Amino acid sequence: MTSEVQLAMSTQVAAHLRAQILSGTMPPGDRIRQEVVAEQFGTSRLPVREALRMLAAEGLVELEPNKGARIPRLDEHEVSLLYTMRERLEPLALIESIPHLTDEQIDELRLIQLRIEADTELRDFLVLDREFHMLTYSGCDSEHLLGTVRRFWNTTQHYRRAFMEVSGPRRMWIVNAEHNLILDAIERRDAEDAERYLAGHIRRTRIELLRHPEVLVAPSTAPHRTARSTASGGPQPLD
Amino acid sequence: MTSEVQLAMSTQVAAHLRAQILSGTMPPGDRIRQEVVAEQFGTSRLPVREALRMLAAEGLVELEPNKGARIPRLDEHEVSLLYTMRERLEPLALIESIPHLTDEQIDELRLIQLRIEADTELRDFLVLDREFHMLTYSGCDSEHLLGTVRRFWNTTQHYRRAFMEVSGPRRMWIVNAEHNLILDAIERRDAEDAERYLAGHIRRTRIELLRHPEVLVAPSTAPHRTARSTASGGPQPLD
DNA sequence: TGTCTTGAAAGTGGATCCATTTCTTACTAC
DNA sequence: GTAGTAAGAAATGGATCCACTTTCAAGACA
Repeated sequence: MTSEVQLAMSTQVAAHLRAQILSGTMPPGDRIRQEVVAEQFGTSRLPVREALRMLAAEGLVELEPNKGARIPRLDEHEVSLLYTMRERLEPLALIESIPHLTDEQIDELRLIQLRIEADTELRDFLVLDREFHMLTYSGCDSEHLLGTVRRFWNTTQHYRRAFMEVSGPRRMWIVNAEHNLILDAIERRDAEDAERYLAGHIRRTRIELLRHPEVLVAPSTAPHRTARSTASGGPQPLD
Repeated sequence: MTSEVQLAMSTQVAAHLRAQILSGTMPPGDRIRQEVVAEQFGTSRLPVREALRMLAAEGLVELEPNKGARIPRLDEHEVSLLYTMRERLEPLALIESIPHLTDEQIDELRLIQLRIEADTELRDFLVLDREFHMLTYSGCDSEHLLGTVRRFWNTTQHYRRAFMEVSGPRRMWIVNAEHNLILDAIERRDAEDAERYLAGHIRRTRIELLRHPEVLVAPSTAPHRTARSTASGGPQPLD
């Protein structure tokens, strides 16, 4: 009698699609057809429909009546605005979180940052960077705030990747420096300082991003491209 | 051949439930059973399930696997934090909106404010107040920002009502004064000023709300109360 | 008398089948 | 040769039926 919770099928499907979208396997503009996904999982289309609703709630797909789901494509202004929204909300999440962070969590933060500095793989960086920030917010006990922050990260994920691909290692150095500033402030439990550094970090990222308009134009070659079958045949949760 | 768009059933069900929740007919803590709602609409449970997913995305209900849907109940800290989130995001929506507002929209804003000042019905106030603020944001063309703002309003709606019920007419005067400050700034197209007044308006509302802890405790008498049938038998979109 | 167990009832999750809408393509008329 | 139209294909939306989980209450046993 294991303590495994029997996850609903729709939740599993959602997790798989979420991983694919966040990992970039399915870029913005791609259409998601219920039947194709259902076949991949060997289920009916019903859990797929529910999964798509979940993802729509997280801002990962957009649904249009009688037209199905597709991965939203953002223009330059929308991406910039999303970063501005992050700049206003994430410092709040950090303020809420810091008093409740355990010493162990701060130790792990330091560990993650060391791994970021040691590793140079782009894919690892994207995952670790997200882990780092989310862990700094993990002391925040408001699901509304955390959910909103997560949604912002989700919707901008593809553009983060594209941005990191075009910006050189210099960008990585800057991020590391800024992470360390935030981390030091957290270790001192100095919420005010941490807030300032975080807001600056997001703000500078946004400004830097706007200097690379090539990542902000249509990322998918063919418009209305359809995602047929993906490389992996089964679910492999990433997030 | 009318130009009526045939709305999906799930959308209609969602609109009806949304109206009921926002109007207070179904208070926080109430459980929503798929079968009951399906009967009311003469449909199967399937569109109800999809409607519940939509509402969950808007923060109006919370879903637990194998346990169904219920209207979330917020504690004092959560409500306070939601107001703080509003204080940070809504001024941004206003800044984005003001340059795109038409003169006609500003005229209508003035009209709504006059109606608020003329009317004394609580129910009307809640509707008009929401209309006022949403109209000030209507120039903002980002669905992400608008959607987030709407979600915050939705989740706090019940506590807004409870708060207005206990606070006297003095509270209304203050709101009117603050609305007029915001409105004047908008008419001057002074985004900076409008932002300041709006942030102050939300901040003061939060502080005032925290002075009435009686509206923040469990609003529904019996825990796990079930909403059987409601007064109205059919859909009557409010929002 | 209190607690644990068991079984029935209620309710949600999923599969299959059918209806309706939308998109595509081929054909016709100008 | 081009544009408009209609028919067929493809994909989504909904209804009904079945399976599994949760819950609650009644009864048995310590």
